Amino acid sequence: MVMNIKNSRESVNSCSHCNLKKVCFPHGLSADELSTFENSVDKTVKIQKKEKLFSRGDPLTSVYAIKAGSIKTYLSTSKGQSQVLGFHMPGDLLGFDGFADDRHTSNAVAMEDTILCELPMSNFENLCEILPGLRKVMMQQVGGEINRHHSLVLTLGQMQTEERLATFLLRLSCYYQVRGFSCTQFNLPMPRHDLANFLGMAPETLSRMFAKLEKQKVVSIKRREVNILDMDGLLGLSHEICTHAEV
Amino acid sequence: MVMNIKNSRESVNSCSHCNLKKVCFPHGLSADELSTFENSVDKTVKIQKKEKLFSRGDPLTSVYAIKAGSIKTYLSTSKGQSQVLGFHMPGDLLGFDGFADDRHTSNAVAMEDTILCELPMSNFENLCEILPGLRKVMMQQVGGEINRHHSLVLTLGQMQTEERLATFLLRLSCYYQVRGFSCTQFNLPMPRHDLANFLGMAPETLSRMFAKLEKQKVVSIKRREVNILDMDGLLGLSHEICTHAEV
DNA sequence: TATAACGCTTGATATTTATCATGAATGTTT
DNA sequence: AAACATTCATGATAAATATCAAGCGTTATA
Repeated sequence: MVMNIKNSRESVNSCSHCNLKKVCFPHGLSADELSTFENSVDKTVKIQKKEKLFSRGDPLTSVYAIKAGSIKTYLSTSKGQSQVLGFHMPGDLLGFDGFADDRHTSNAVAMEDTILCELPMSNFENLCEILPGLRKVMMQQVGGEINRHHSLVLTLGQMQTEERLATFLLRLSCYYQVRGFSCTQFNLPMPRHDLANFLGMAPETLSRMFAKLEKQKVVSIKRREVNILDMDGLLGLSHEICTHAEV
Repeated sequence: MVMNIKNSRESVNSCSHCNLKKVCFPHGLSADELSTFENSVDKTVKIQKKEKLFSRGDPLTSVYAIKAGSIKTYLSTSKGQSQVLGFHMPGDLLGFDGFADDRHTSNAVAMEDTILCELPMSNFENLCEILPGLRKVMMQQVGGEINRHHSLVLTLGQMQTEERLATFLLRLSCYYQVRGFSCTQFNLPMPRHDLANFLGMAPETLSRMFAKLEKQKVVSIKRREVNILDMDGLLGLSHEICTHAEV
């Protein structure tokens, strides 16, 4: 729950002029629907680096869309371990983890200063009743999240560490490409520690796998700067989902 | 897509008299809503053991609720590997994997002869418009699926093999308890091979972990018959989500 | 500028888990 | 009942990865 003094809320520029409309809520809403919709997304939330957007147990008050910055979601165990569930960037939606019983089950923290558009749940239910397009968009977004989880489970359950990293880099590359950025040169938005946790390996192992990819001249890495030198080589290291096959 | 000659469809007994109404769609619908709803779930689908309900790439035609039997969902990779995504039992809903772009992204196969209630997507959209309770139930169900995925990611990403198995047994125990069965004695609905794959380990390792749990006198296993001898001991081996903590 | 703290890398070693190989128990077909 | 295929368990070994330890840049702080 956002209660921090550092937060600020202010009125938002319209969705129809947002440069993220192709990947965010507006995608799939008609012009009429969109004007109804954007009147309900009347606030933005700003949070600073390391500040939490919500924590496990907080009541679900809103669904958020990231406008700028990045958010890490994670789970904590009673042993003090944690598992990063995802790194979320502009255009991504947050809050579905609270749908089951109106409380968040995961934690969300800003990886850098971040701006989010807030859709309060009180408006949400009403909007779903009157906007068929929003129901459709919600199903697509939720389905997308489920598919990403499936993919992550496959990665963690079946792949070795090198392949996990290759797969991650390819996904990130795609992610940037869809948003109009270079798919071969980009910055990792997270430190090694978080990425290793997300990929289910020790930070030292991640380091070694980066070194291995560099030695193969598939990518070059300098701190957080990634440069994909051989896309086909990288694809060859990853064996993501089969388009045709049976079990 | 269900096209097999072995399938049969027939009219379904009403949801209001179904013994699964507490865990399935009806949970959350008012009496009025339920009568509208059950007119749209007008068919059951029967599939035999090892028969597929849908495959990756199939158009999303329906959402299914399992009435009897059990279904395994899984992903396949281009290397011929597969990853089991879940074992689904009576009261569970199937088909959310197709929400993102109206095509299934995973595969679903019957682990035994199975009966499902079918809700065609053509009815679904309309029902969502007129039944607020259904929208709420859908959100809860989808949220539940997302939370289960989070939990699975934590299991695969952070836990060692013994803890993965302990956690799985506890979840299964809960599952049966909610449905009115014994939480200490039950049968595993899946072979070792599938369970090992689901838990991201080799079948031999799973076997050894069962043996380890038996030696600790925490559970006894005979083929597929599980008997939890020491629930607290089992809980002690699993460190699922923390109710209080920070990262 | 010095110093500390952090993020990252690399080497040596220990641990965990996979793989390979075998055999027992159970279930199925003839 | 015999022959066969499945399923599962267990031992021996190999491979992958975690852990421990040290060191090196970079960034932050005094």
